[in-house]
Amino acid sequence: MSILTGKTKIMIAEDDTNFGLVLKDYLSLHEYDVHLYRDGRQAFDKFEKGKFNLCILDVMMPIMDGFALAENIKAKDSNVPIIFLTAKSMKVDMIRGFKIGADDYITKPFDSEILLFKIKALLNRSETIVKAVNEQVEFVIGGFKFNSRLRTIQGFGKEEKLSPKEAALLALLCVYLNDILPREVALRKIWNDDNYFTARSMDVFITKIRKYLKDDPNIELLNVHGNGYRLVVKD
Amino acid sequence: MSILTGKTKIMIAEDDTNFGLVLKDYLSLHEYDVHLYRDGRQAFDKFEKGKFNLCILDVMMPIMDGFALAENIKAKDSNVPIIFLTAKSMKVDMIRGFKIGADDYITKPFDSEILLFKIKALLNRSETIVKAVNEQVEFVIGGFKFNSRLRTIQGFGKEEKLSPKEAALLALLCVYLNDILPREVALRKIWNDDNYFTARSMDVFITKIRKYLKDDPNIELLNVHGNGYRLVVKD
DNA sequence: AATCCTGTTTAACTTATTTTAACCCTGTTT
DNA sequence: AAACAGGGTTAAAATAAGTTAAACAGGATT
Repeated sequence: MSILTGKTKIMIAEDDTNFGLVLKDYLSLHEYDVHLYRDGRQAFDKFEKGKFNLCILDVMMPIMDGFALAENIKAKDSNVPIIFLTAKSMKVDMIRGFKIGADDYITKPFDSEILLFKIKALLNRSETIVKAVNEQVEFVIGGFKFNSRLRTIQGFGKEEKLSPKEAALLALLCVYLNDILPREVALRKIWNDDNYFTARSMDVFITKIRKYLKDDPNIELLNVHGNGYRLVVKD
Repeated sequence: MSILTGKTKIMIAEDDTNFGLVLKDYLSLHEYDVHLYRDGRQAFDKFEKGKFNLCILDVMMPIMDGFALAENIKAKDSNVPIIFLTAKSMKVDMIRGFKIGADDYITKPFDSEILLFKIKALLNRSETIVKAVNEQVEFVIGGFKFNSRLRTIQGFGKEEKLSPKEAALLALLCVYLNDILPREVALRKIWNDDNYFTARSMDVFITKIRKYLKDDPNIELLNVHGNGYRLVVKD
């Protein structure tokens, strides 16, 4: 847990008061310190003061919509995980959210278990990323040991040095191990931008990382078409 | 270590009273003598009086920000370890902090375990550096024995004398053994400045140190591109 | 005054890193 | 199956960073 105050602090920005209160109560029951705001402007004012560990933002809100709010939040603290709530399951919306820096999205109405699961996964990821950057974190990837701080990978009788971007991307893949790392998330976090050129650049780095890992036949760095990459370790 | 309490004395400069108090309580629980100040001016006044072993400074504060405070503190006592707290994870900030003389930084929100870990590591390093300069400390580097005070290195049937800067740099590398000594930290501590020319000058000294150590094939003085140097001893 | 020691500066050179471009392949959609 | 967007791989270009030798300067030593 990344806070010193005990409970994990969650912000909900949702203009539908009914729905918002139900959500707030549900999450409060699961030991979260939940704060509900009715529009983007209000939510952003509060965000600047309180230290939130996670934000759940409705895409459609008056005054400042979820996308605009997310952009402002990411500008203040680019590490806070953000989950978008969207009524439509339209793919366009999800992609736009990811480009802005969303870490996940969920469509209304939703399964409350799934939301809890996503919250846990996101908080865990956010924590692992913080550790990977600050501490001496060693990721074990099949027969390799990868140190994200020293930017070294050793295994199969050799040790190699990784460049900063190579190391950052591999660390992200490790955080999402066996799960999909969405392209947009990686581009946002490492390149701070998501356009045609940074995307092609990322492809080049994927190839490089595949080369570093090629000695272990149990490791695969799979592409999920139109979505992202998945680092899979068989056992 | 404080003479009266026997405890290590830590200064926190943080304008967010809420966050500051929580942090203070948390560190107090871990046997530190913690003093909290709300702005840079107040913190600096107190620094001049009490002997602090470590300072944790928020970058963004009213009246005097963390960077300005750090500069004043370093001018008074260049050996006190400083940790910067920064909300943004922006690399620019970290680099600026290092250039001013930070020994480490941590981005908010952070894992409290990581902070404790960093405090311990820094206090340990700071102590070793003081000893290396004032006392007779012998560092063992592979097959060599290096005395930082006498500035001698012996091994493989010969003894050589090091110049003051050579010895200072090697001592720093020893303190950070197997870990990265960031360029900025070395430049700040030894050259008291960080610009293009002192950086090139440091590179020259790295070459000189490599020559002193070349007889032992288990010793490597590795560059970590864009970051610093790592003295690695294989065994 | 000549010499040595130390550290600084310069500059030519080498290597690392990232971006861009080219060309080809693979799923997806109509 | 044709058209197209997304992805894979490699090489080249562009930039950034690090290495090294050698010339230089200033103070200390002989």
